[in-house]
Amino acid sequence: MNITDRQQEIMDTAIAIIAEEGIQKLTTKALSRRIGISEPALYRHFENKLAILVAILEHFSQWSRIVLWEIVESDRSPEDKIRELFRRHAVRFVESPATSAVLFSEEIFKNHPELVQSMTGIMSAAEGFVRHILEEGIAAGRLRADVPLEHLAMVTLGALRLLVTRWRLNDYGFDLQAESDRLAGSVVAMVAVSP
Amino acid sequence: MNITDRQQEIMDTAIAIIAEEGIQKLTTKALSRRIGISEPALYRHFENKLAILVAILEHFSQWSRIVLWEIVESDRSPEDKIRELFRRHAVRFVESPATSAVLFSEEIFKNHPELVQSMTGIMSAAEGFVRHILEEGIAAGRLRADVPLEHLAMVTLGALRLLVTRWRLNDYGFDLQAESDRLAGSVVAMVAVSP
DNA sequence: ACTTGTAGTGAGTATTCACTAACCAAAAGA
DNA sequence: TCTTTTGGTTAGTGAATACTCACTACAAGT
Repeated sequence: MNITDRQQEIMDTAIAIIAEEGIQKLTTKALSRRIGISEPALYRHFENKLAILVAILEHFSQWSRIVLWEIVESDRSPEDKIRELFRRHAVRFVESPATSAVLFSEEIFKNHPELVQSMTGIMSAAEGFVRHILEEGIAAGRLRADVPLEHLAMVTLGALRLLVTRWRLNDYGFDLQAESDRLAGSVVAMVAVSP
Repeated sequence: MNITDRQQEIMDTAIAIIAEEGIQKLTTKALSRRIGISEPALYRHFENKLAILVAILEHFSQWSRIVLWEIVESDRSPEDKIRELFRRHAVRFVESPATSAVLFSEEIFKNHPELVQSMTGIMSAAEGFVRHILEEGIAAGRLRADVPLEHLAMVTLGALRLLVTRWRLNDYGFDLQAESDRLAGSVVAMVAVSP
């Protein structure tokens, strides 16, 4: 079941609408109009509206898994892996700001349990990878062992999420990549053992 | 313009609906039905639906200001103030879980700029108070000065937000107060100067 | 006693929602 | 060449949406 060009176009447009106007404005009318086709034409490519959202989340889920896997498997130091985690996310969000509106705001899918599950799946996968990185760092004696692993992960991911959320609420109005690098440095400093 | 009992009931019910079913299910029909009055009766107490949401945010804004002010003004140590910040929020959310769904998910109001502004106002007020606490701690030499103040604030608030978000997505299924206390301890450890 | 304000009602309104039926042109396969 | 598949159209559907209308029971003032 490969994704056709038209399906990708529909997904991209849907993401753009969510990012710019919120999920409530994602209607079949708005979506078809923006693409330049009729409403029924959408149903030639997706069974229903929910299927579009499911496809979008599946798409993000795959991206997330690939990126995190690459970072974990690389032969960087744990500290560098954390910095890379921030960097890769920032690059992606700057390339496609709409992405951040979907990936970091689980609320928007609240109405359908199917989507909530998909979203929590993405979140806990990310958590798992980050824990893995941190565990490695603790074992190597480079990251602090005086606070629970889960809290290291929560601080790391919480900071990244909050920065991105701010960026979005700020209408993408500052240099996310630069800010993300700076924040990553600080997070690493706080997560590492004191020198 | 004091809030009447009925207005408060409408606001509380609206918050409950948002928490349980998401903002999309907050309809005049669902709201009136749950209270046990007719739809038109709502309009005896609020001009329109938007006015209900505005009143809710105003309510949160006041609570937030009062709590943060009390913490800042108390004569605790900076570390204790941070712990207190976590504790007070946890207490509030446990008392009224619905609260967290509104206070920590700015996305849900995206459709109306008026509400977004109100929300960002609440957020940046909180940020300001937390910065104040941290600044105090740095000046006293108790909190680390090797990372920028704004990053200390981002890590602190980001961790708190993420914990609460998890709790909510987890259907309020763990002891937030206990977890929040534990997390606060770790955050303080990471934000404080190494002993 | 009479007037007025409050808080409610049932029955609508126009509009929007996701989605369907029926049809059509053109490309692809046989 | 004939038939099927693909991707599109116009014109609808019933249900849901926020909100209004005309009306009423009733309590409070004066």
